[in-house]
Amino acid sequence: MPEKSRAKRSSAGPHEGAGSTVDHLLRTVPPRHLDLARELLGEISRGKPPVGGLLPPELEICASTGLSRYAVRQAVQTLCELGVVERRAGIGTRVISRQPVARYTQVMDTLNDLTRYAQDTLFLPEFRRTISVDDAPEELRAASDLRNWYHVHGLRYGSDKAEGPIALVDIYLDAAFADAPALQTTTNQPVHMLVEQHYNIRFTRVDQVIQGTLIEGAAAARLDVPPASPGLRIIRSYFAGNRLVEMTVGLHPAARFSYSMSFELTRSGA
Amino acid sequence: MPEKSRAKRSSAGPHEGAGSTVDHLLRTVPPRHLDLARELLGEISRGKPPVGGLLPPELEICASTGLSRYAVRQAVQTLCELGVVERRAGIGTRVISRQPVARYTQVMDTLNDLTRYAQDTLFLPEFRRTISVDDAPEELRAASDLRNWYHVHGLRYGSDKAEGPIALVDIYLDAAFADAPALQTTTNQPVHMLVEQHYNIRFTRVDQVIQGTLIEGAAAARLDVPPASPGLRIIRSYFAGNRLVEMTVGLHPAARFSYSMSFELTRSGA
DNA sequence: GAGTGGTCTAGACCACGAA
DNA sequence: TCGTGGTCTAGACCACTCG
Repeated sequence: MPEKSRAKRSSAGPHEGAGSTVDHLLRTVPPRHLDLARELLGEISRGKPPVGGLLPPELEICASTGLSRYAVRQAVQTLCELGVVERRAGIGTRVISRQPVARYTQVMDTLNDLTRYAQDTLFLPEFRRTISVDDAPEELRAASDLRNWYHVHGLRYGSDKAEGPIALVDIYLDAAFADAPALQTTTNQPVHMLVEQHYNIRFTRVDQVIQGTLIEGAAAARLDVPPASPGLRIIRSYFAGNRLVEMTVGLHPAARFSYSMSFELTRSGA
Repeated sequence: MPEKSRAKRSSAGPHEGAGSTVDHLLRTVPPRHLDLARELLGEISRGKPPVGGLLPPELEICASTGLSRYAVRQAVQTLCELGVVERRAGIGTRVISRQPVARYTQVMDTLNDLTRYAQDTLFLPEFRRTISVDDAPEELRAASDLRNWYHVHGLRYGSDKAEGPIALVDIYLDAAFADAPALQTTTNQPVHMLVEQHYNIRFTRVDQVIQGTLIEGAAAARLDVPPASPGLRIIRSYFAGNRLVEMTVGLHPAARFSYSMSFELTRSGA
């Protein structure tokens, strides 16, 4: 069947444009490509075609829907952006998920958010040294088999230093990436950015784990909180390719620090 | 000048397609729309047009580059996806950033991540009731002036129930969105998805705050941990438009729950 | 060689926003 | 009313993959 019936919109002829002459009298209808996207999405969610299977070729969808290839491609692109299908020239359009993925995106910016609290805060290093992996925290030992790590330890303060430190920070850096000159001086640049710039590498993945914890003993004293105070432990792992290059561990008193983030609906709507 | 010179590719005439007859003998050249996107990106990064300013109209870019509107729109769409410009029908294409933003994207999935622990976990509601805002937590009172909220309280268990609950959960729902039938039954669907489906709305923003906390008294007993145990308190606020529609508060024992996430370098590179 | 998605053109009507 | 971006058509050549 070359033409689907469509409420509130007459069927389209050659060069007729998006809507008929009566559209504006009734109600705006969604664009045809979104209708098609929804229809395809519905079918995929019901397993037709299944994950791993191919959508019909674009020209076939054109024929079955009566739409031009442009409109069909827009619909397929929507599914692509939703992470539901994947297009390959010469192969076809493959279903990779039955449900949309990545509907929300964390509002993030290299400078502000991965190290969001680095804005208006001050990191004061206390010592730097090269250590053996045996002296590193278990998270690091578990994630890498490198022997030598460069360790920077310090305190981070918020904008009002009188309120006390907001974190006890340990930075572990793959020793091969530890001879950047800037690492030797106090800086308010996040270490991972210095490393990226000096070695001209890109971190392709950052993992982050947030744990609740008690702040005890020496750490409590350093952070100026009573022993057994609640806190957050945040471990970040920076990967370049599949190689773990940097790990940071922050211990934050709950009274002075909370971790907040915001997610927005991914643009492109659909 | 209606035509830009282009190394390795002859100028295009009507209906000539993407490349000349000699392209395949030399080397594949990037598509014209990517060239244009790069060019525009470079100009924007040099402040032309400045942030807040408008790009030339599409037809003007067509004229100055000799490309069709389709190719120009592809280029502008690329800038759009990079978060550099914003298109508004009737207005134009506005520059919103000199540099691509959102270099990293949280790997996220409606089903898995915003409620990531909802996978393989079970939420057991204990009671539901309508409350006055005065009985709601301070975060809710501070964020909304609505009077009535629908409150669901329960426990969430991990895949191994014998290990004890992984969260004490309170869900507060704008009473106007609380009469979806599915809310009255036990379900493993996250509440925010039920609300979206039943009322056909989309949450456009989700804010999340993570705090370290101590688990005391009755909560400790319910979660089966000793008093003064460390934990995480996670508050999520779901907005549809600018209206706060749902807030959830989870209290997680540190021994059984940590919050982990992964960020990946945004695809599309450019 | 045949078929797929990727790119591109020329031309058209529409909804929206501002003057 | 006019110009913007949004949608759409018909037709074309290309690069890629596979048999």
